Amino acid sequence: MTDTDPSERTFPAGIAARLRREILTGELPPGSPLKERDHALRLGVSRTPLREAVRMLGQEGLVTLRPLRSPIVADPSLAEVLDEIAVLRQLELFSGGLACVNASDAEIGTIAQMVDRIAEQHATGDKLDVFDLDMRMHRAIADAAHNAALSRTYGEYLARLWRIRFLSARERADAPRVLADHRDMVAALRDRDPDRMMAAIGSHLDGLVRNVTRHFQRREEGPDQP
Amino acid sequence: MTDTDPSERTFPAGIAARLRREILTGELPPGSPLKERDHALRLGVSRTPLREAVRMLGQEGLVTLRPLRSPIVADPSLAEVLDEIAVLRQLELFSGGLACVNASDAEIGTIAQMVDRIAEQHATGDKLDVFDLDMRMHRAIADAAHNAALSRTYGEYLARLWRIRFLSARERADAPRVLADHRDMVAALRDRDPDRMMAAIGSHLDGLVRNVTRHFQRREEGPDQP
DNA sequence: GCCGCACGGATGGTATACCATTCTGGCGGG
DNA sequence: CCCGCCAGAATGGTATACCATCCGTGCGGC
Repeated sequence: MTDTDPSERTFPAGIAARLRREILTGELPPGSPLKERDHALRLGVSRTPLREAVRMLGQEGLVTLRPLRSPIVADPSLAEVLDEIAVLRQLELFSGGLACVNASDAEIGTIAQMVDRIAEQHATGDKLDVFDLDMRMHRAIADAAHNAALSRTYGEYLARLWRIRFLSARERADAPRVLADHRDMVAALRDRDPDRMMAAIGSHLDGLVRNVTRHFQRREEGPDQP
Repeated sequence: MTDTDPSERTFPAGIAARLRREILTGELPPGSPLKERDHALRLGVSRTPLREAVRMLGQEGLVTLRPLRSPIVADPSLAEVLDEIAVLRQLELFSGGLACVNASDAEIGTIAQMVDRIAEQHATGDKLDVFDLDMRMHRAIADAAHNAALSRTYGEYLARLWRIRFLSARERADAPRVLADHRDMVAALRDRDPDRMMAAIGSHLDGLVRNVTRHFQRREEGPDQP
């Protein structure tokens, strides 16, 4: 179903996935222009599907579209990111509360397994793998709320914040708290306890805000490097 | 250029606006296919910009995109609409609370004027005008929260729910409550009272849920009409 | 008489050619 | 020496031709 294989799959969305990855990993740094002809040639497709892919990324907020100008990789300010996190918080609190009511036992079991795997791999595994698994876990919680619109919008925000979350994750020395939050979430789901769920989510996002703020501060101090 | 174009200018978004209007007014009823060649010819543009416009409407949820098939005008179920309203409620509660803190006095004044005009025109004016003004007023409240991401996402949900809100608005004999909700919102903004604000918003959306549910029930009973 | 299959039209997807606007570099006047 | 302007290149926007896939229809076999 989900082609996490970004290599060569369906064109319009596949191209978008490939560009997305290049943006999120920093191969395409913020501010760099996405010239249609160049990238179309590079990726071996025509301008038409590439154009559509760029529009998708624009919708996701990863690139900034400008009329009659080259689209550029977005470079959001701290204030913009904090605004997005504030919305993400509302969506996640809502979905967490709903999930405590609507999630099936099987879904909770799946989420619990994900949490375990995250805890296991946190010491050993590849950072990026753990990060991806973490994101899928959060998405699974949103899905367990059984509200398609909510799940979709929440997913959009997660995607939009992917890069900054990844960058700021380097800073964190707070792995114990993160893992404790995860355990709390699973326990709250099992107990069908929305209050505890929301508390854990709140703690989780407070940590994210701290990390992101610190990340921007450090970037401010050490100004320039590509 | 050649074609009649009184209202909209820029092509890609302009075409989308035109199609959107045709969908929302019912000229393009739910389920009808949006064949690229036909509508491109009809609107006097090429397939390329029309295609992009259709993608925009797909993103908005007004049309359903199917791979290798004609896109069709979306026809959401009651459950889907209620899910979307649930998300809209969270976004609106959040923006209402924020607006009580962040709104400038000037913004509150503008919103108050809009509320007054809605109340005036409710008896006399054109239904569609009042409806449009109502939507702009709610959007103004969201803007007064001073969170760009929230404003954008809230706007998307308002747009997505435009048609069903309009259709179900016919049912309502609850104009007094709606207007009272509006007055409550303005009072809450002036008093910087988030609790009262959220209560008014809750009442407002409860009414919407009732109207929408009733609308679907009646549609169920009297099955067919184009 | 019914089911299956092949063929042709319809339709979305892609590639490419063309147009309009904008950016850039250099030249000339102040 | 600097500012402004003008031509040409670069680049996004649009139109169109071509291709792949799907769908309906009718013919033929069972």
